[in-house]
Amino acid sequence: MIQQAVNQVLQPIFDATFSNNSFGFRPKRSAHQAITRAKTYYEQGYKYVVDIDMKAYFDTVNHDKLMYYIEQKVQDKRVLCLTRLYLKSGIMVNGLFEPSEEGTRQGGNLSPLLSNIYLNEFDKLLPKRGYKFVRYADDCNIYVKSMRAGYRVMEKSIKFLEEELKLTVNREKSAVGSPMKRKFLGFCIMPMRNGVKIRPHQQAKLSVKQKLRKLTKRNRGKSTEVILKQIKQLMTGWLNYYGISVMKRFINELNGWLKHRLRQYIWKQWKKPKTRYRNLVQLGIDKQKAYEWSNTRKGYWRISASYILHRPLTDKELARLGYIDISKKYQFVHSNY
DNA sequence: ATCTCGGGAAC
RNA sequence: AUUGUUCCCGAGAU
Repeated sequence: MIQQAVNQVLQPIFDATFSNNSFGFRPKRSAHQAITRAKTYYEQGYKYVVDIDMKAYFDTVNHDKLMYYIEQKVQDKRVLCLTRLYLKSGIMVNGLFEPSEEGTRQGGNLSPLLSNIYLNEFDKLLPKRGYKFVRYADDCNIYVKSMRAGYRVMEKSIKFLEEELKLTVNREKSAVGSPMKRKFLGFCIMPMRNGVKIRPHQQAKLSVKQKLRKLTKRNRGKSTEVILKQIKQLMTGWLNYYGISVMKRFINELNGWLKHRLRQYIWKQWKKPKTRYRNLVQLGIDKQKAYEWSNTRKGYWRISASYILHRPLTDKELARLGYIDISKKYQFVHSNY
């Protein structure tokens, strides 16, 4: 509550001083802008990335250094006091409340801003050395033209971060590599025939598929209507974020797979042969065939794969039930970029 | 233009 | 699992 007030005071003061290449936790700045900046670097020939990740970032910020940076810009004693109080207020460890000499409370209102104030020192250093970089919170990417340059830059950066800022770099997660392979904000960068493009990282693709799979599990006693609504809001949100990327093939595959799963789900909901029969007839199947199909013993998946369900449950029928065609939605969203 | 709630995403 | 900042979408209120 009181932290929010402090945040509102500090935010505008410090945000003005932050680097143009820092995008995390800042007003009017999004992950899209960050990945777009990275893409620009790639287009300019910086085809290797030094990806530096801080270990337990929020826990390792040095209080005295941080307060020093704040004192440079803020004179108000009350604000300084409150900030120090906030820093001292402790972090949660294994559910226990521990007072802390280091670190800022995870999930605290001030933490994101404080992390930016702290890492702003790193942001100031990088351009001095002529490095192209993008930072989003503790995820810092420096773009260089060769692997060799990359290793050199990484070494120097780690040295600065650990010796000057007293942070711990996560060496497992940090690496020099190609932006084609490495994940940044859920995306990766890919040169194509018609230019450099942004794509969702493999992990992002897998995780959305997993979420859809969970939503369409047959176990849950939800109505088709509810399921379709949930799919709609999940995919609307997901495409709002990932729609910036080029992924026509993936989307088409996902769409086909999902419709397949939905038909299976609906068929399963018509539990008894009687309901199946009634629904099939209602959807315009002649009585003879409806009777045969409704008594079939094949597994649900095979049934929905077969033309049995495609005939009555056409794409049009799915749409009528509330299914949002992912391919069309993607094309629509993506056309804005 | 502000705000609440619901959802998606980054960290 | 929960919290936080920011961005985006939807619904609603003034």
